[in-house]
Amino acid sequence: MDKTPCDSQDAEVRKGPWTMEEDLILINYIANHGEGVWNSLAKAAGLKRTGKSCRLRWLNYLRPDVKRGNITPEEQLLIMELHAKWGNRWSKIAKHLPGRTDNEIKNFWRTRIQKHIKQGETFSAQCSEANEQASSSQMSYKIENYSPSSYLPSMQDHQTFPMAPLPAEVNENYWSMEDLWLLNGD
DNA sequence: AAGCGTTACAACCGCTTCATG
DNA sequence: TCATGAAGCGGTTGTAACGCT
Repeated sequence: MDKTPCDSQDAEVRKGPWTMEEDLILINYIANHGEGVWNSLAKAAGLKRTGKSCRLRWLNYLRPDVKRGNITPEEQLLIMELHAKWGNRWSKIAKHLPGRTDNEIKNFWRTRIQKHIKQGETFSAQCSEANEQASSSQMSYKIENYSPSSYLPSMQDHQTFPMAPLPAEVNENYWSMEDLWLLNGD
């Protein structure tokens, strides 16, 4: 699977962080044509990405119904309950948490819950802690509280996203979803 | 203020499953 | 029934942001 640069002109595949332009292209294309076969979608949209990469970016980040940040104590409790029931079946667990992706839940589990378990805390202690927090709902996270869906209420309202030139202040590798939707310029 | 360690998240990789011819 | 390609899934890694010394 190694890509040599001079294999052919279309052998070039981009990897790594997505740029704002790529995001816009993908959003725009899906808004107009819908999701389809990801490999052909990537080509048709003119993205130098694999279909796999496009799918992942869309499902985990760009989809308007993706809820980001602020996993609530209620959600945390549910994740722990479902994980106790099903184990690392992240996609199955994610189906019971609307707006959450399997990747997000997996990361949450590994970075926050598993860490505490390794430190010797019991599962029941976690549950009771979560229960407490769920009842008070005062838990605060440092995760930035923004959501694509908050800027794009529904795809139906944004059938096309005309490309706009990037403003100078938008860094090539750092932008918020707000920047993206603002650039759609409606 | 600088350096270093930790945390959280985005993205990639490889394997498995499913659909189709 | 088998082969092939696409999608789905879980594990892992890279890195930016943050906090502490």
